Amino acid sequence: MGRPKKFDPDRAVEQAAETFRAHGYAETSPQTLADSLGIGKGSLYNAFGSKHDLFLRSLERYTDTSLTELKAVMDTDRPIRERVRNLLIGFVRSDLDDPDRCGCLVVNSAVEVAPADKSAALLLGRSFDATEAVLHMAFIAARESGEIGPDRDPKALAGLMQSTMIGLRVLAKTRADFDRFESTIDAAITAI
Amino acid sequence: MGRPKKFDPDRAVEQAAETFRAHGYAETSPQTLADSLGIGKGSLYNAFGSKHDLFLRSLERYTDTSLTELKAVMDTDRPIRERVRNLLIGFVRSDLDDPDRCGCLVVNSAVEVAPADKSAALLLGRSFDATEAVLHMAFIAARESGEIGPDRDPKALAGLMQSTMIGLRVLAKTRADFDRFESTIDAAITAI
DNA sequence: CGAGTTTTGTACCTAGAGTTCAAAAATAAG
DNA sequence: CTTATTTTTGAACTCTAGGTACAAAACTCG
Repeated sequence: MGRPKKFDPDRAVEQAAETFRAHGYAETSPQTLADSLGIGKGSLYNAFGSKHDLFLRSLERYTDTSLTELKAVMDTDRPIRERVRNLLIGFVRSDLDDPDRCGCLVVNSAVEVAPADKSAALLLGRSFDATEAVLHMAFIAARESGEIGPDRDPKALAGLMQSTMIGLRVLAKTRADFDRFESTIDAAITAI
Repeated sequence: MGRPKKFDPDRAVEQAAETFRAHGYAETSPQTLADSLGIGKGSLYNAFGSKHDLFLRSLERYTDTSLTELKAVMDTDRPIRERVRNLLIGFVRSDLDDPDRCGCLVVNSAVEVAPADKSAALLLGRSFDATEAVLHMAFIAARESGEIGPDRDPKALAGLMQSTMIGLRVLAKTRADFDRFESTIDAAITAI
């Protein structure tokens, strides 16, 4: 009963994540949001309550799909070093392919929003933890299978790879070509 | 001749950098800025032209002092691994010591401002390059002195250390205690 | 079809951002 | 002391953010 929604809330949240990713939280106005979702401002507030609520939902969705994508790469049946390399290359490439260098919503929000927003910080912390856990597991498996030496610490490697990933994506904000990242990625893989 | 300035522009720029670091560019209003500098809004515009101009000047100053601090640590007469370790530990520690997790103006601005601000992006890119260069030189020297193996690539190591530094600082936005970073730092040093 | 819901878009409101400006105030030169 | 020059200050102005209110529209179910 009642008038049905003209838009798919799930898709709207997805699109909102995209808009927040592109412009940042502060620079995304309710009007911009409504326009990008193709609905009126009234509908937006009716459906999502507030800009902040919508942001949190967007962030949640984004972290979910990011984790899924990460797992997709890491569950491949390839050598661990190749999988990690693909991961790093993939992130840098996709960041550089975007002429606007919008980057990753998680990284962006951790920097822009987290310090002043407890609930966002919680989601982001969980996302970072989940990412680290996936890498951690992969390194544990790789050590068991003998792919990496028994002297390697899976947790430490997971932490190093995650930090490197994030650092590279921040650096990509100001750099133009992939060449500048190649040797860094090599060094990261060599560290495994 | 003329009425003398009541405030030291250099100090004001420094204080402005601090304010931008604490709240981000978008969330720092001219009023906040004027208050934090202890001057009227009018004086602010008279002295600096615009919020954006002041931001650029702040950024410039901040990158200068950051580079000086980096050199201070790297010019120490200690083993390369110890120097780098001190660097990483120092950044993470100082980030975590701040209850608000404001972090580093360069990292923050690269994420928040660079994509939409060409001139800021230029400054930030130069800052990143300068940082990398200092590390690069240090690793070159370390290889010449035999401190690190001849098979190590100084440039690659510099890139890896820089990415790690930045990544750690982003992660520190959502984490509370130092322990979680310890093994990552170990892995980074082991990679040298 | 009509009752009852829910959605929609517009109009509206308040607060604050970012900037400009005129007038007052402080100093050095003459 | 006056004048030229510069800085300070608060008020004023415009524009937009962020959010609310509401009446009309659209749909489902009985």
